[in-house]
Amino acid sequence: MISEVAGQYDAKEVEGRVRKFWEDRGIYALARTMRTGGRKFFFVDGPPYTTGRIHLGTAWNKIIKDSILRYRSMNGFEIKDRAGWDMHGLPIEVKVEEHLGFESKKDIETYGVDRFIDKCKEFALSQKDQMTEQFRTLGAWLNWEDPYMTLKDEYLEAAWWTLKRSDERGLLERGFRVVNWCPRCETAIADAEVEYWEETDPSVYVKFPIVGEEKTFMMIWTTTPWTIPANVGVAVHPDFEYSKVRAWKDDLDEAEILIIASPLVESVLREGRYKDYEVLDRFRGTELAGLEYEHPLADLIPAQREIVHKIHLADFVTAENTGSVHIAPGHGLEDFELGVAEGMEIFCPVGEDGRYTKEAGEKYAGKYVRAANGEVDEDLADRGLLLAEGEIVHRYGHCWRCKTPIIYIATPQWFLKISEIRDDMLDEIAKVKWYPDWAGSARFRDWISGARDWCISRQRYWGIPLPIWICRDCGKKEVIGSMEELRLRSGAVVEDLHRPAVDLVTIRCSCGGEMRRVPDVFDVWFDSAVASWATLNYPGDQEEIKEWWPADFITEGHDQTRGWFYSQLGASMVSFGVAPYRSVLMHGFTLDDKGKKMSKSIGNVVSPEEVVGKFGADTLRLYVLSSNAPWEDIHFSWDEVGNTNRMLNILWNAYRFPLPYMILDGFDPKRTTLDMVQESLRPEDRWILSRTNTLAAEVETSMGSYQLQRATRAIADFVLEDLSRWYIQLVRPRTWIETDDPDKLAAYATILEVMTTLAKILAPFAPFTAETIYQNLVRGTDPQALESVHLCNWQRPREELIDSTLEEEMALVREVVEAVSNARQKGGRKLRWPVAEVTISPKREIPELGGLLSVLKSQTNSKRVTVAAVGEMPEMEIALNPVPKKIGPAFKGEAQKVIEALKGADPLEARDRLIAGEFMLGPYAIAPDMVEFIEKIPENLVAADFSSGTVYVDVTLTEDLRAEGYAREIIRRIQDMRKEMDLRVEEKIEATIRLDDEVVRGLLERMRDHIAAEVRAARLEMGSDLQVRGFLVKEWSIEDLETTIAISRG
RNA sequence: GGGCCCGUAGCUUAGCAUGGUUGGAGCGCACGGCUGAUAACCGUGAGGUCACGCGUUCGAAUCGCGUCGGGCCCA
Repeated sequence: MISEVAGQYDAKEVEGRVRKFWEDRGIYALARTMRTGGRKFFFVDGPPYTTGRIHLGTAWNKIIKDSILRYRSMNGFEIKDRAGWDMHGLPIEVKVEEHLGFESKKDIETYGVDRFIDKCKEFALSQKDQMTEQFRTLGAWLNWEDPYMTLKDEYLEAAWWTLKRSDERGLLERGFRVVNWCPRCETAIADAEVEYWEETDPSVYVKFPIVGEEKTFMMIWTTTPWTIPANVGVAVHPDFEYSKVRAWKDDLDEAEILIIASPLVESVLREGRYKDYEVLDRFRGTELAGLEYEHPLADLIPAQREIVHKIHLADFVTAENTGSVHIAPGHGLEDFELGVAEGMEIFCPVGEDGRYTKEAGEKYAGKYVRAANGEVDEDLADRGLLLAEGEIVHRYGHCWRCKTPIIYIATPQWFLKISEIRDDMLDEIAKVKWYPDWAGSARFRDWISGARDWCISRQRYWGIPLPIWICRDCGKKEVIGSMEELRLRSGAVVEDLHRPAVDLVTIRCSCGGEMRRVPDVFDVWFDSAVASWATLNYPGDQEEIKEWWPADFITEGHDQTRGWFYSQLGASMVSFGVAPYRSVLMHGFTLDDKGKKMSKSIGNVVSPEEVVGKFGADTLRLYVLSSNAPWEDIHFSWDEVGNTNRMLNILWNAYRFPLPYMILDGFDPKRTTLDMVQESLRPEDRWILSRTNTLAAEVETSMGSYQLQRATRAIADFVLEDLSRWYIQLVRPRTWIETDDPDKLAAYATILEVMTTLAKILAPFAPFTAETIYQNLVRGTDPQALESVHLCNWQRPREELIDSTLEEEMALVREVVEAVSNARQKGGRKLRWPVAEVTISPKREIPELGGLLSVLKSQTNSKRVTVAAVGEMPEMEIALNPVPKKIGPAFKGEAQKVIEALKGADPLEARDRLIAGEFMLGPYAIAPDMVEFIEKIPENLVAADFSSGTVYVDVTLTEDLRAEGYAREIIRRIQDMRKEMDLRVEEKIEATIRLDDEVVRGLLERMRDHIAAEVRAARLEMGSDLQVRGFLVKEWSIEDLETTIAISRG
């Protein structure tokens, strides 16, 4: 049985009930297993980091995934969709450190690495559980029961295997490199982990004394004075022009000779507050190469006294500041590369904790570098080598987790040689299908083109240990690919591959020495990078990968261009040599209504829970899906969320409206199928069926290119425009028919077919609402039907039901109805009052409306609808206008009389005469140019335009029309009173109407039976001086007429 | 500083790949209608320098170049 649905759309109730149903009945698992054998669709979930709370962007991400997977599933695909969790790395270490009140790595060592690791694991797992629940609330169907987790041993093995493969292919390398370094976390961090924002730093101009030339200096500029102790060289651009200038302040004898790029001389001297200068020489940068200078702080730093400092050439030098760059190969990426190329010493007197080492000299040793900026400045000033100091606000990199400004230091690290396989990567991404196209062809391509070797080692604890063992005696390296391999090589059985247990495992080297694991762990980006095979339990399981890999589809936000899109590609290229995914949908970010990033500090963050709490998950889902193309950023708007909710509410009302009637009539869709009522279908029934199937086709097309916004907007338009505003209005009177009329049954069967199809179309996007409708309308009437709408096949558009001509005709009808209602408003005739005639006067060919004339009549409340031929209009009235400009010169003094006479003339006759060629008005001969004829719409007609013409509405009131109009006024008011009394639809009443106007009473008398029937009155009394008594008595004014109505239960 | 994307009514947006009759919607606002979906629903109206500038063209929201603003990524 179909159940009645009382009340408004209550998302919380609907969604809670549906979720329980899915869980109790294991619908998700059923949906997956029933598609076994279908075409395979391998989806890899980009694992969210286990932060504990999801935000709007994460919610959007999972909603996109869920909608696409539900759609795929309904289309018969066998889906692999393990949810994933990214659980290692610094963020969790930092959280646990905070929780334990730690400040440095030493605290962790003291506390015990094993206990620390346990805490991290525990923390990550609890965060995962919280987030799972939040995702489930959104209706996101992924395999939550058996997710892949980066902290599992199988997962660690996948990473190990990958590294072993890259080593076998010669792509793993140990290198001494300058890396981004977080001095707080005491670890290298990836480029992807550096966050840039504005920072105030010193801006200093320093004089480097040239060897053997008195008072002559090379000018450099830097924002990091702390790197000056590590200075080894200066770079100039080979093509720039440099000037040697003599500059002085007050005293010419105090003059100094400075070398500065020519265009920058004046600005540098201004910084140094010089009064005047003269140019001594000009030369190209190339001529400076090889020039020697003294380190400005050589007296403080013994090590610097051993180093020869020279000027070098480099293309990266820009014509800014002094046009010369101070080079500290131990503290800059370009510096390092230039240093290696030019054979400079890589001097790095800074330790992992960000403090100077003894190498920096006694004065600096032990000091934190960024805090030492001021001291370096002072020391330079003391030696007369500081030309100017100031401050600059610029973008500077920070550790993305602890927000500490990063430094660059040279350390030994492990690298994947991405630069060697860059071209292969570019070839591979060209084979991937990108949505939108530019995500791959422009954005990702650009990123790959600039990709450097990937530093995969981190000096931390909570991560996948690097499976690299090194012999202490001969230095030989061995990469272990699995737990089993480790056992075979070492004889040790390790319970958990994490640190610290794995650190204790030693291997016997072929040289007889002992091999120990390097203490590093993997960069956490490497974890998720191996997801596409780790989720298939490869290499532990060798079969799954053959069946599924590579991924058919992944989708993440555009920040993942440098993140997961890249890390996966890199890991896959070094191990398999091909891209790990076939298609990628890049989605946008959720911004606030102003288009600004949501951030806690601005306080403009909207959480998914907040939206779900107010409006429900289906509203949130439809909102994020329909608001933009997926690849554009969403400007979150509560107004639009409210709108989306309203649409669902209207859908809900449309869905529940016919139910009481169907129930009352005991309608059984199995006994009265659409096929059986074929003959009784009205044109509007065929129309809504056609529209429904056209909708299915539109959704299919849009989903083909992941245009989720088009799919969901088409659905919303259908619900609002076609279903609610039109079909429901048309079908209403038919549901009130009391007998077993075929017309009514046809309407029921149509509604049921439409709603059932709509539930299936809606299922991928608003799964809760769709399920609710399906359960009631389909399962409620057919217990044999599939248990859930999400088990159904996608509703392919039924071509035989699509009638595009009919759709065009109906579109025209709707336009005409709108125009008529416009005209009625102009003519002051409200819809409740019938009109005698509507004339459609098209200006171009319009579709035949034969079958839809009845719709037109009922919706315009008119007695007759006529369609005129193209260009034909109702007969117009003609008015005649004299033209004084012509009459004046012709008749002079008589002109006024002529004009008067013309005004009194019959326009029609005048026109006929003029056409005939002679028009005498008394004694006056009127020429054609003396008058003009104006066509006027007759008084009784009101006109309004529609796109292909004009409609004319005859608003003349006849007695019959007035009778009907008043009757409808009375009926409406009695209905209103019935409602007020809360009467059931089928209950009878007794009514008394007191009405003084005799004429109107006479009119109403003629409609007595009609009125009584409409309001279900067993007894209806009308008169002028009646005793008006009843359960409910109300006074009304209809137009300018006062009346009192009383009703009681009959 | 560089790459990519975006910028249309107060707000959210369609249209832009293939330039062509007065640039469509929804929300909000004003006025009106409907009243057996009713703490709903519908119509009409006002509201637009299509971010700005230059160019290509008979014709530009649409194509090109530049500027400004927003986003992501990089330096």
